[in-house]
Amino acid sequence: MATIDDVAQRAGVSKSSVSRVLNGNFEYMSEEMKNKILAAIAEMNYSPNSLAQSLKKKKTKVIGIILSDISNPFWAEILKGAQEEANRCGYGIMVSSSNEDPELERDNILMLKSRQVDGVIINTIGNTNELFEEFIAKKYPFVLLDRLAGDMKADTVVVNNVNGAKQAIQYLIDQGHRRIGILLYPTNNKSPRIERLEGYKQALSMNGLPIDESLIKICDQNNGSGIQATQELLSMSDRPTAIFTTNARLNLEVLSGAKKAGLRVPTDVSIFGYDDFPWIPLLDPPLSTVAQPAYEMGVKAVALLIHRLESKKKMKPQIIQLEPKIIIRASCSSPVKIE
Amino acid sequence: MATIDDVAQRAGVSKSSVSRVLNGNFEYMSEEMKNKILAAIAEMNYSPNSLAQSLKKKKTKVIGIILSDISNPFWAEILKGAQEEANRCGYGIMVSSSNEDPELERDNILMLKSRQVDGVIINTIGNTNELFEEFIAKKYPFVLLDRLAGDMKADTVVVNNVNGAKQAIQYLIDQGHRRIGILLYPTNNKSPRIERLEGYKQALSMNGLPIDESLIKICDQNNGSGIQATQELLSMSDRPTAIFTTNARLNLEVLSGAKKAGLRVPTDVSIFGYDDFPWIPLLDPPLSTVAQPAYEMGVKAVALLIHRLESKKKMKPQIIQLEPKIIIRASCSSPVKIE
DNA sequence: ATGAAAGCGCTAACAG
DNA sequence: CTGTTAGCGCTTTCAT
Repeated sequence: MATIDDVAQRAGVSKSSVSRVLNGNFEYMSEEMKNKILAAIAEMNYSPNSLAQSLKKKKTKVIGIILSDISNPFWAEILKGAQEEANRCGYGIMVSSSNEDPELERDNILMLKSRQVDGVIINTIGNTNELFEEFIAKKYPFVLLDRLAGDMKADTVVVNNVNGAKQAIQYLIDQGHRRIGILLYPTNNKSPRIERLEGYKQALSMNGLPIDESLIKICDQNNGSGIQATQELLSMSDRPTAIFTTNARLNLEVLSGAKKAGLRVPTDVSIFGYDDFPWIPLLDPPLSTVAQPAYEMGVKAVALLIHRLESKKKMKPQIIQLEPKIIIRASCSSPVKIE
Repeated sequence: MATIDDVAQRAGVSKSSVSRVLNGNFEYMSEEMKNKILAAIAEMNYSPNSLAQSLKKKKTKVIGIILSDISNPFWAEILKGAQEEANRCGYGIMVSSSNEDPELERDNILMLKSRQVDGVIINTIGNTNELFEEFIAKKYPFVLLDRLAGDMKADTVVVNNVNGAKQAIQYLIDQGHRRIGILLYPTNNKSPRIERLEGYKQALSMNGLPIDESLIKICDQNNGSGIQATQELLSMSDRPTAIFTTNARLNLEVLSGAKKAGLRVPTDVSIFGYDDFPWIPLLDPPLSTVAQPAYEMGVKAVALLIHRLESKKKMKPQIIQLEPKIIIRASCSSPVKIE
């Protein structure tokens, strides 16, 4: 690999001059020298070693991103947005996954730091707060994704989950539903879960409907317990006429559960899901869902981070909240009378 | 950030010694010194700057991966496998996406090179061959993913597409189908597409069935043309009783197409898809598919790359071929008589 | 067994 | 306008 010295030699100039053109500091440079250098660079097909540049400049122009599960389409879409925005801005992206494991999350953060990434984007599990506090203290730039980390004041990109749930429930209520079940994972301090439940409750209250705890099903996260929860809901004597699920996996499980319970969707029971993907319209039946702007979340997170990295003046922590929107499909209808 | 000098100073030794323990060269070091240094490292919470290490050692322990579309679940799953295997081996992963654009692919490769990644994994579009030839000549390590690059001899991880298609078609034939349609994207020199078509033809021939070109539908890649192709197939006077689709997007479109044609699956027409994901069993109806070992492909690709990177002796190019397997679900049945 | 010194490829004062 | 020089943080001979 050619180095800057090789180029300098070939062009018959000093390497400082080469460095200058590399960095666009032509201001006081003669046209002739500039062209000579440009020619040499082109001829040798030279491209600077960013390791050396980074070591010197103390920034790498790479940002790290830690996701709980890359293969989850929601996160994959976010990653795509992040990656494309980063590339647009001349940044590289290093990925790693935490698998919802706080240990791994920690290790990954440390690994990325030792690789000198300029900043980190992370959908934190929430148990690593001391680390983030430390980051804030040391002014190490990071942005939180999707989940608020307690009361910590930090750059964050989230979507308005209260609103997403509220809209969905309101729609069901407008259709005539009065008893609406909800499936969710243990809230475990995770803001999206808390907020979706909150939105559910708010919508009911706003419409003067009671909140019936027996309609709120907390499902175990590591097996198809959503199927069973659905069956339980649907076998109640005063069963709900609609079910709202709060994440992509539960979407699938609730459909299975309804099938197993021998009920047709939406004839016998309406279903409203969360998250939208290309195959959702192809489900049986096509599912109404709360669609989150995943790609945009990735873009915004990177943009925010880079803005912070490159802005001279210190900006105070910023929370960007994006709006979800509901998409109505065939899985919801007016309720049947249940005798 | 603490540097190696800080540690040396604190431990009261030279930085060479610190470097030795960092790299595990204790062999000739006194226990006492070793412990002193270890203590200092721990106290200062020191972690070496890998930029500097890399610059010196001339390897970064990061590998680049270029995928056509990160948000495609197939590639996302591969990425996950790659990422996890890399992390296990102490490597980092830089991702970028080519969006099937040869220009972008080129730029990304060059970008990754200038960032000094130790090697690259790529599902090439196939038009960048001179670049790869150059890599081979310069001994720059890379492994090709999913797609063979012409006749180039290079490390590659693929799945046996001929076999995947053959198994699917054989299954349909065993069910009694004689006229089987196939939906695919323009082959465009892409080995998986070519091979799946080949497998289709082979299975037919092996069973003494004719190859009817009118049953082979090449679909445009950038719109829902699979829907229309399906409708066309199904409106033929001697329409096929089964349709085989050759990728994940066409899976969805063929189902739509059948619905629009007013036919029930599998009662009126059987469907066999390609690629398997968690939501496939939840489609209407649950789809039989050829499942590819995506996660394993990612793992194998980085394992192969790292093996090449770290092995002393030169190994000749290796092609790893994984086997797909068919998964039978409700979308296929015996054909009805068509009058 | 340990330290001194050179240098990886680049940038950025500082001179001139 | 251009070149010289001193590092960035680390590894690695080479001495001792």
